[in-house]
Amino acid sequence: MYKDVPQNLDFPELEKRIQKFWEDNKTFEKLTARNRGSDKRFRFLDGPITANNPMGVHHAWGRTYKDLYQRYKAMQGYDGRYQNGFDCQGLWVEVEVEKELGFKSKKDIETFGLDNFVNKCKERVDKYSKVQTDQSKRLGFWMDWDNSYFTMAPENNYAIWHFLNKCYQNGWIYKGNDVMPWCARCGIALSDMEIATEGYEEKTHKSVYIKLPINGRTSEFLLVWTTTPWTLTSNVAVAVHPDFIYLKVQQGEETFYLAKGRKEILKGEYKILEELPGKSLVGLKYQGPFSYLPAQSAVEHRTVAWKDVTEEDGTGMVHIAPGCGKEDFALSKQEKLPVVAPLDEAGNYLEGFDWLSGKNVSQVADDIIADLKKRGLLYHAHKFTHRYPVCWRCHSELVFRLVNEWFISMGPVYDKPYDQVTVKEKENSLRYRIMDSVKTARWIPEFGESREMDWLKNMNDWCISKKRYWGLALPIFECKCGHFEVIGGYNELQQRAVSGWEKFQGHSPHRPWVDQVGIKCSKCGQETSRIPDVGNPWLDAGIVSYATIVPPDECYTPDKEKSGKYKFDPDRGYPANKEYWKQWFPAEFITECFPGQFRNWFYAILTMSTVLEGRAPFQTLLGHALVKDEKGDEMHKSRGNSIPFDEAADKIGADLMRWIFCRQNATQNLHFGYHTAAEFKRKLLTLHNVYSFYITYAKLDNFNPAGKTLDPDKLTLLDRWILSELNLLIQTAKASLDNYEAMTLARKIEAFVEDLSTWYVRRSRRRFWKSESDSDKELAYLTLYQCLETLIRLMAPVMPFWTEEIYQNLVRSADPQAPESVHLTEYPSADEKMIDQKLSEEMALVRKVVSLGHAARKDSKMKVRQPLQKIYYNNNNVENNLYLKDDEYKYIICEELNIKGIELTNNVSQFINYRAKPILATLGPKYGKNVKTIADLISNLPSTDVYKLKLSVPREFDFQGNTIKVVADDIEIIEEPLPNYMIKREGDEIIILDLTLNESLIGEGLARELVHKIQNLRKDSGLEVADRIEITYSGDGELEAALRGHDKYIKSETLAVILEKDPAVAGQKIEINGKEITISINQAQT
RNA sequence: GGGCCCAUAGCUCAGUUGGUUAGAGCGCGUCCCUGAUAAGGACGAGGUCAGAAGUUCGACUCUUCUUGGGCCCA
Repeated sequence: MYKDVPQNLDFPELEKRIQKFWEDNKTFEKLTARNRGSDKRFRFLDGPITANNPMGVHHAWGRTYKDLYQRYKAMQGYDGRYQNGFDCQGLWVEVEVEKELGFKSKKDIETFGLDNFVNKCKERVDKYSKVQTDQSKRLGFWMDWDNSYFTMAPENNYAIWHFLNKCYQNGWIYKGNDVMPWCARCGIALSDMEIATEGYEEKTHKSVYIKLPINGRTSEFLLVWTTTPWTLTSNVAVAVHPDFIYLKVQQGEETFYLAKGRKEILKGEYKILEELPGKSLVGLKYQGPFSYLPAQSAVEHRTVAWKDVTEEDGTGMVHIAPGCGKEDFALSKQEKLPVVAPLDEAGNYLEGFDWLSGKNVSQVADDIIADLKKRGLLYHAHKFTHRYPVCWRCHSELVFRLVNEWFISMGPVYDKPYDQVTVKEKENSLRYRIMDSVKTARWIPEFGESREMDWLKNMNDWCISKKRYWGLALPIFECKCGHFEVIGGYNELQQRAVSGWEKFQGHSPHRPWVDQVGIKCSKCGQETSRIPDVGNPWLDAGIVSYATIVPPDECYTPDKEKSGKYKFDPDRGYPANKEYWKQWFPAEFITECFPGQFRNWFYAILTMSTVLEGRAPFQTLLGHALVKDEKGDEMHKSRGNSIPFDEAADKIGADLMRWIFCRQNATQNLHFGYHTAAEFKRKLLTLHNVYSFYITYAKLDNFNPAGKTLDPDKLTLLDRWILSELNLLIQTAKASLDNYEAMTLARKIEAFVEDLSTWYVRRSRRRFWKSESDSDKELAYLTLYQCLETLIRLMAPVMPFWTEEIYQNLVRSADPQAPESVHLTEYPSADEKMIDQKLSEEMALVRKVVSLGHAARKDSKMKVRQPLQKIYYNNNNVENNLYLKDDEYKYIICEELNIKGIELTNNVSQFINYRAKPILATLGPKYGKNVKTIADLISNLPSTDVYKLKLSVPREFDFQGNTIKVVADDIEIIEEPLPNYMIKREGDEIIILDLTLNESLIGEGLARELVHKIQNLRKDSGLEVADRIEITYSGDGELEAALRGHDKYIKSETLAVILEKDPAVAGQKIEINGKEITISINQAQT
């Protein structure tokens, strides 16, 4: 039967035991086996976690949701795939491996050997996927851990080839010249998506105002500003706004042009010579700031018109360097400006830049400024702080660089709202088709949809190439003749291969192995090879709703590969064989962290699925916010405020973490920390205590719930009430989880536990204590048992360990026939017959009345131990008054408040003295100097008259021959209870406590005081709760009388077998209300 | 400049068909409690629900604007 409940609720300890229990009993396997083949499927798709580092607590939030909803569905018999995903390829892994190996640049990698390097990357993924697997298990995350998907799997890569091929067929793949944000350290271009998240930091740069001499004029200059002096080497034009007003100003011998709105940047005195419109300045020729550089020799510098010029900063004359800026580049196409691209991959100046050639862009600002100064072109230099893009991996400042990259065209943006775009226009623009997909899904919270739509509208073409090593090998074969082709899969590559196939065969489709394969250009017949670029990693994660949906044992894992259990088969899975895939596509539910994923994973899966199947790959998306530290600051390893997952699991346990995540509003950032965690644990302790209470007494009484059922007709009011609340809770719980609202579930559970503990258990304790085992006691046990048993099933998906711990004792040890694990039970269903809404409302009122009674006692300093004769109750709402007709309600109120009786009253005024306080502010203007006398009259009004005024009956006075009328607005009514009464009200509820005492009440009160003191003596003497005692006493006559008069009561309360006077008693002196008595207690001999 | 979100007690946060008196936890104050006791409980103080206007019989809730904060895009 029942085992004792440990006093301390130690989550980490019990979680380790339960983990072992699950492993020993193969509980998860039993659960999935039970549901396998069910016609109810829960199609969940896991967004891959980057297998690059151990998890932090922030990973546990989303993973808790993933587990929660899968468990909830599993308890209801849904079949599932339970496939976890690892994201494997990409720069983030490379960066870590580079750190491990102490590499500084791409050159180090090439010296090390691509194959060695790529293998190192694979090893890292293998290692951390295992670390994360163990951590996830520790979290209680039930997944098919032997069959996780890895985005580096051949099938994943080839599926992306298929996707890219499809884009190619549609003519969307192109090689672009563009100016891209570029990380000189990593040697890569970054896409828009990547810059966005962590892509900006506050940086301080030297910015300069420079003077550019206008050709053919003497001492006339354009005044130009830039925050990036290195780009001046590539200046080819200056842009002015055609509609702005510009000034021609004179300072000393020199004349400058700048926008009127920016004249405050001028240093020192100046004279305005002329105001002129911007368009009159278009077409001027000027001397470039670095015209002497060979790279600049062919450039004819001129001014151009540009509507994007602003007057927010600078001079309103914008330095244009098409090789160094995105907008500049766009303008250069429009204006047919030459492009000077100064930097190589590592950020060094190319040949043709004279003294700058070979120097790194990060080092040259000061030299450039010095050079400008020497040549008399510097107007002013100053420090300038602004948000500047940085590399999200290595935090190097980015530069903008002209590069060749590969893109997927997203199609045009139409200048009209989404819902006005026509079908025909959508056909010509992929972005609108993705928007169509977005619209078919349910976004939780709803604003997710607007965010995604906004992103899609502003999204540039997707840059899919990276000049790196560890990643998807882009299947683009570009011939010297200019033609390029995109290979759509393994089979196609094999068919097209004219060389190198044997060197590649048997390897994963990664660099350097796949690079060896040559194909014949279908246009010119030359042999061509793959471009060296690898793919954007979001392609890898974006394809998973297609590539990973294969029978679990067929999917790739590093372990299966090593043990020879994995065999690549190009004809398996999507698109070759859609049979299995169709059963699990689209995902019914996905959940990930919101910020960031709109332009990453959500974007990638939507785009790829729209291209492949013309639809969204998911139906419902649940997003959650970020984990911050306790103070709300971002967690950073370097700042020391980030919490590794393992640490949190060891300290507070997985279940507590899960509870914290579940009770959190998903849209709000979560402030995670051990202090707040301790708070939540204390809250959960209430349930632990109720459970412990039940076990303690059930064990004493040898109570076994197995096979017993509740007889609804015999239930007490309180039983019916808590069971009604329980069934209401079940309804809410299911509705919440069906709607992916874990927070509601958690908070309702908290409220129920509160009710159960502070009202049901507290009020029912005596039913458990009494020595006889009658049917009432059994009903109490059964009711409490049902509450607990149901509650843990409701909570099982949220806190799988703890509920299992309770289940094994509470249910399983009593009933060996019960399912082996709480997770193999069914999720509760409400019994609507047990729901009594009216009872629920009435009990709430009873509790309110009790609360008012307590408040009244407190106000009148009348302690609960002193019984009182009567409490009056009034409620203007007749409907609500009904409940007082039920004796059991009356009994509860009286007992809680230690009052002999309760009576309804419909005349509260009989207990109240009303006084009127004149309001001089309104009386003054009416009566002028007489106000004082009138105020006195008002103050002295008798209670009944004031009461009439309160009821808005004006009072008339004769005053110096005139009749004056006092209305309710003229006075403030003060209510005072009559002596011996205390009144309390809240809304409609009013109670009046009759404080009158008589001898019998006082005696009873003393008896209770004495019991209380004797109980304390028991406790101080270290007696067990069930020990019998003998009491002897001697002292004040009144106290002795109270003891004698309540002999039976005192004996039963204190478990005394003897209670007698002994004038010679030697014991504890006790004082009650100033009276003294000496009491001695001894353990009774049995 | 455009988009999205947020603003409720000292702190952290709940509060959906718009409805009487806006809630909880922590903290604070005063107490109670031998039968869950290294627990538990009661009572209390603390709010112009950021501000303004509008819709409405009625607005924390809906609309618009303003202010402050966060995120994204340009």
